[in-house]
Amino acid sequence: MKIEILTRNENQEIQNEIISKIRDLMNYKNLEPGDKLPSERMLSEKFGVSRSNVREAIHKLEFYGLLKSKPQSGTFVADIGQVAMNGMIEDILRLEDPDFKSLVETRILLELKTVRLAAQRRTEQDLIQMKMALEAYSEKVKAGQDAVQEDLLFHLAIAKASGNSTMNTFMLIITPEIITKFEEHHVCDKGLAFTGIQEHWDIFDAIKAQDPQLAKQKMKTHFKTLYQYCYNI
Amino acid sequence: MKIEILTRNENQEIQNEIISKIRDLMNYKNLEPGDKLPSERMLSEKFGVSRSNVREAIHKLEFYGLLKSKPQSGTFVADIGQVAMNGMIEDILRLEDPDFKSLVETRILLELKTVRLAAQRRTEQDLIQMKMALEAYSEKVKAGQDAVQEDLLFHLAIAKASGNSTMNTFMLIITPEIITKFEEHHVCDKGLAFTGIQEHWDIFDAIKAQDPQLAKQKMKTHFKTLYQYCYNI
DNA sequence: CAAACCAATCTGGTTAACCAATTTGAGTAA
DNA sequence: TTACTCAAATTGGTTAACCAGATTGGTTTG
Repeated sequence: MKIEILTRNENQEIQNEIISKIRDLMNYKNLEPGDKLPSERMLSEKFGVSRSNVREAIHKLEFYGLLKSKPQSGTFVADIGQVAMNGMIEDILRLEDPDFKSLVETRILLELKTVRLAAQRRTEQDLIQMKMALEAYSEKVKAGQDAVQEDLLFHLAIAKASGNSTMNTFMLIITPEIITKFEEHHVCDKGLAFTGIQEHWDIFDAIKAQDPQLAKQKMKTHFKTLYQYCYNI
Repeated sequence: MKIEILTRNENQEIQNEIISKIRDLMNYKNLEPGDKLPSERMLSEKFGVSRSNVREAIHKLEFYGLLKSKPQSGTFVADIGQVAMNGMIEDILRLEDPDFKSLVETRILLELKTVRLAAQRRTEQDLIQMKMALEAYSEKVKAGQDAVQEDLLFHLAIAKASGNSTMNTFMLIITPEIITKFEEHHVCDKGLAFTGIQEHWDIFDAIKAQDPQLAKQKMKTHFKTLYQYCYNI
C-alpha cells in the first residue's frame, strides 16, 4: 500500500496469495453475504501458512470493507454480492504502488474541490486554523527557511474546512508521500516560496469571502506555478 | 451489535491514546526525520500497554507514511519535519468515520475525473474489460434482477482504465461502503436500472471514441438520474 | 411440548516466548 | 592511530500457548 522495501514485498506476495486463496474458498463454498468464514486457525492450517499471515490478509480485506471480524464469534462476508466480491478482490490483488504522477494528479483534483467546498462551508474556527498555518508558513519563508511542512499543513487545513471527511482522509494519505517526493527532488528550494506566500493569502481571502469560484481559480494559479517545476521529475 | 461497536471504539480509543503518546515522546525527545523510535518492547513497557497494541498503532502511522519499520533494526521517523508530523497526527486522531454524503460527493468527484482520463488513456484491453462488465450488467437488468454489483464493477473498470493508480485505490476504498448504503436504502430497485443501461453504454461509447468531454458529460447525466433518489437519505 | 438453562466447545484477541537478521563496540592486527 | 573482526546484544517479525466471551446443542424444568 505504501512504498515498500524488498523484504516487505515478499510479505506482500504471500499475503496476496492468501487473499486469492480466500477468494477461491468463498467461491468454492458458495459463501454468500453474511456467511461465516472458516476460523483463522483452520485457514492457516488449510493454506499451510501461519495464523498471523491469515490475520493480516483478513485485516486487509477488512480495510476494503469485504470482510468483518467479530470478536469471539468469527469473520463474516460483507453485504456485497459474490460478483462484486470477486471483482474487487481481483482489483486489490492487482493494485500497484502509486507513482508520483498519479499522486500529484489526484492531489490537484482533490484540492480544487476541497478549496471550493471550504469556501462554502468554512466556519470561523476553520478560518482561525488556516490563518495560523499560513502565518507559520510566511514566517518561515521570510526567514529563508524551508517551509514545505507548513505549506502542506495549510492545505490540510483547507481539506478539514471542506467538511468532507472522505476527502480529508484521502489528503492525509497522499500528503506524506508528496512531501517526501518533493524534498527528494528539491522542488521547493528554488525560490518559488516567496511567490507562494501571496498565492496562499489569495486562496485564504477567497475562502474567507466565501467565493468558491475565485478560490478554485487561485488554487489553480498556485498549482500552475508549483508544478511547472515538476514536469521533469 | 451495539457491543461490537463499543468494543471496537474502545480499541480505537486506546490506539489513539498510544498514537498521541508516541507523538508526545517524539516531541519530548526532539526526534527528527530519520531518527529511531524506542523499541516496541520499550514503548509497551513505558506506556503500560501490550506490545501488540503498540505494533498496531505503529502500523497505522506507517500506513499514513509517518513511520517506517525496518525488520531487525528499528522503527524510524519519516522524512517529514516535526511540524508536519504534529499536524498530521493531530488530524489522524480527529479523523471521523465518513458519512454517506461525503462518500457520494467524493465518488462523483473521482468518477468525473477517471472517466475523462479513461477516455484519454484507455487501451484495447481496457475496452474489452469494460464491455464485459457492461454486458453482464445489461443481462442482469433485463432479467429483472438486482445489478448493483455489476454496475459498480463497470465503474471500477473505468477507474482502472484511467491509468491513475491512486484514484483506482480510492475508488476501491469507497466502493463497498457505497454498495452497502445503497442496498440499505434500496436506491436501486426503483426502476431506474433500465434507463441506466443506455446511460452506461453512452459512457462506454464516449470512452471508446476517446472523447473526454463527452464522457464526462454522460457520466454527469448518469449521476443526475442516480442521485435524485438519494437526496432524502 | 416448549422455553429456559448450562456447560462443553469454538472463536478472535492477547500475551509471552522464540527466531533470524542487523547493530554495535570491544578487541585485535596492521 | 586506523581499519577490520566477530560475537554479544538488540531489533522487528513469527510462532504458539492462553484468555474471555460468544455460540451451541443437549438437558432440565415449568
